[in-house]
Amino acid sequence: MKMNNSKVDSLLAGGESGELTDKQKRIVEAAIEMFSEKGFAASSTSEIAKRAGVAEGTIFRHYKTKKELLLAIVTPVMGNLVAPFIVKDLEKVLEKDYEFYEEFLEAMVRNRQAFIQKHLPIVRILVQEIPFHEELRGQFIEHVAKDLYARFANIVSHFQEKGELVQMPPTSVVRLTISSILGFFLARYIFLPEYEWNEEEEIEMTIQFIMNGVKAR
Amino acid sequence: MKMNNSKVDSLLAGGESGELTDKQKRIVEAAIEMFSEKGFAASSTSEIAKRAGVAEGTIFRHYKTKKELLLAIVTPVMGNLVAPFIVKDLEKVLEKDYEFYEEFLEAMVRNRQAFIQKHLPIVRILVQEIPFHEELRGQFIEHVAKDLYARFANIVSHFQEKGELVQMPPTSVVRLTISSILGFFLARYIFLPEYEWNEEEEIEMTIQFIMNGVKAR
Amino acid sequence: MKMNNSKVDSLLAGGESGELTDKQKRIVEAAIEMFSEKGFAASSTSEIAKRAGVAEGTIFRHYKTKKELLLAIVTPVMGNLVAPFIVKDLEKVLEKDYEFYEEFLEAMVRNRQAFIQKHLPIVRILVQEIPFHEELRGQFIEHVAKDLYARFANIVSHFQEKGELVQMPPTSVVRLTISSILGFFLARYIFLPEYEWNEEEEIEMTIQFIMNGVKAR
Amino acid sequence: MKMNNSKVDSLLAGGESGELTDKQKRIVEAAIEMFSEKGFAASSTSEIAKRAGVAEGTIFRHYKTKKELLLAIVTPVMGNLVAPFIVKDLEKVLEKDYEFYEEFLEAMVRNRQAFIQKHLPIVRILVQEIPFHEELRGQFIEHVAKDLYARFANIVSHFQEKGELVQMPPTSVVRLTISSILGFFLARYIFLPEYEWNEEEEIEMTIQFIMNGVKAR
DNA sequence: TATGAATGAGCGTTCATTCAT
DNA sequence: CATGAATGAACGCTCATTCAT
Repeated sequence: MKMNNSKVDSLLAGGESGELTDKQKRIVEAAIEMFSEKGFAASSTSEIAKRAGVAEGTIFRHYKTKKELLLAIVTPVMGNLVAPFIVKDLEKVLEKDYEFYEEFLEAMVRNRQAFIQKHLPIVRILVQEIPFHEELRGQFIEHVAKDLYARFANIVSHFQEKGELVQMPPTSVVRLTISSILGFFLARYIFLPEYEWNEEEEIEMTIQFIMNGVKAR
Repeated sequence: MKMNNSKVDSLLAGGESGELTDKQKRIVEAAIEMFSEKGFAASSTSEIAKRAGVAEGTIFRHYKTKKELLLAIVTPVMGNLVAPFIVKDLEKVLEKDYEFYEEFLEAMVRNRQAFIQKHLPIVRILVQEIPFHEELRGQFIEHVAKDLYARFANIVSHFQEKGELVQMPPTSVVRLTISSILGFFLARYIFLPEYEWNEEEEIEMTIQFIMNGVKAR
Repeated sequence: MKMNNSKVDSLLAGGESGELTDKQKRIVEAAIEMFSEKGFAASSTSEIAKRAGVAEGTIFRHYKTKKELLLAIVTPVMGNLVAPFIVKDLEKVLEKDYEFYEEFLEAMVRNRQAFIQKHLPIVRILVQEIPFHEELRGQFIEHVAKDLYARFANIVSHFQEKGELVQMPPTSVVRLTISSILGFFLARYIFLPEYEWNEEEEIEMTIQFIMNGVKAR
Repeated sequence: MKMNNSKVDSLLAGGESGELTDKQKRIVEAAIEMFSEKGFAASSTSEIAKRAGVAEGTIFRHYKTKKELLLAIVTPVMGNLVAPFIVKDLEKVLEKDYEFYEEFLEAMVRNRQAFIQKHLPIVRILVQEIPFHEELRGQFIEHVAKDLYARFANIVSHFQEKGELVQMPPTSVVRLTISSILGFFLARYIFLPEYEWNEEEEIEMTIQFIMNGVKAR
């Protein structure tokens, strides 16, 4: 009776796929919809249950509290938002898969854009709920501020040593790069998603913009 | 018993100052605190009333619904977030108060930073609640996408004609400029307010970064 | 609109009478009925509300939790179950209002019987819930074990010195006296209330029984 | 995996021993613990299952309802609380195993004390739940009021005829005897179990007390 | 104008019980 | 025989809102 062509991919199953039962998947899907549309606090477990086509009690069999459901949805995405490309791509960068910063930037942006598009509703939830949940803020700072930031700075140093990038503190280069990209993603996907974006062009321009700002003169 | 050295400035009084009674001010202050800390949906009118030192009914005497209270807080700031410098500064720009784009940028950033700092909790509410309230999104698009965006583009055109800025579509210059600045403000004040920012330096760098990206070559 | 010929007497109003509003009285009355019939844990606030003819929320306006409602009902009776006759009657005893232990016993039993009869449902709740609520057990030990027991022992010593009572440890005399009386009250009012008791006769016999057990020979 | 040195003795197996499976025993033990600690209504089948180390469904395979589980625990003890000594000892008494009422009393009290100590948690449940369950009250009245009371009265008559006991209605002698003993047991084991009792002495005194009250003069 | 008692719908959560495996 | 996922009614409690005072 198990169906596996689910919309909820293996990210949420905690590593091994197929760990979520059919009903659990429907609960998670319904919760993602609701949380991202109305926010966590304004979403009721009873409506989530209705939308998932399960009894309300069933939610609490799988997730002790409503908040645990939120974290089960958001935590794995938070990790993967940042983790994978860092580990893999960091090696690629240092192993000269990318000869220029611009190349690396290009790859990174495309890769993260694909990820965000795929998990858009969850990313929305993440962004929207971070201010209200200590745990999320903690994880976010851990992953973004520590992991991503630190490793990114290494990459920047690498290209600075190659004489490709301007001699500015690496953390500032990182901050400006990330905030330009993030600024675009937030505008594009969170705050003004209905606006008609010429995505290809905007991304290209954003990268040029960053490069102009940080390349060695 | 009326005190007038209130923290809630005349912005919220709807144009003419002194319109808000003492109790009304305390309600608004309490609501701002709570909404920005816990979010609109997770804030209860009963706790707002308690914090304001008024009866729960008093809130509803002044604001028909809880949502009306939210809008009363957020709407005037949304307007002023964008409106004033546009009207005034637009004239100034065109009247050559600012000879260079960089000068204008500098002035604008400082001015908006001061505004955001002054109204930080309300700006937080604004950013946090926009995704959940049609009205807010409507106002935001109206003010930002139409007013700010359009007028800003005029300014950019002005400097492009002077040969100071690169020949890129003005809307893209605007988008990149705004998203760099907004990216900084969001990181600085909303998502990582506890991080130790070297504000002066970051702003200067952000402006240089933008200028490198957009100035004519 | 206030009526004061209520069944809930001033005991529960916290000392000054008339402190309980009309609805509060109805809530307390309904709760007493239900708690004593079905027990605290098996009584639902929704049914209490229905029986009291108020909205469920009204209960929680007056009592923060269901348990607080229980304590508000039971605490004052616990105090008065023991306190008043002790303070007053102790003086009376020592001031020779009662020349013989039997006389004192007689008065005490009658007085407490009247009290128990008047507050029977609450006393039932008290007896039934003591095993499950730390606070109640604490209060009970405080009042009964400490206050009543100690003062009662003084009275017994007094009559032992007069040569009226047997030379047994006063605490044992107290324990036997109380357990004989309590044994009767528990059987009569709690465990077998439907049995046809010849109350007058039983009390008389119980007192004689106690006297035979404790009087000096 | 079956262990047979179980704490749940054959009393609960319904007469023939070995009828309870290992899991059943663990269910019953867990239920006894919980019912006596928190009361029947406040104990959940899910926690009983957890404590017993079985699935929740397993409980309902053996006991159709939660209440049936309660009755399965409490009924056999209720019977044995009263039945055995009556049947056997009644014969012993009449066959002059006990020459004096005091002797009989002594034996009975010791015997019942041992029984209560052994089954204390179940006796607690019994006492605590009697007020809330018709069936229990019915059984209690049946066993105590009819069986015990009636047979006990016969014994008293027997000693009255021997001229050993005062000429009081036998039922009153019984009532006073039982309530003195019960009063002690309730205080000792139910209401003030933590108090430091000098058990031996108290029992001796209680018996003397009763004898003084009922022996012929 | 300000109050706060009152409301009843709705909240997140737990419950005893069922039943397909 | 045993399981534990699933149920949906009921739980204690909070909510935004109303209204008589």
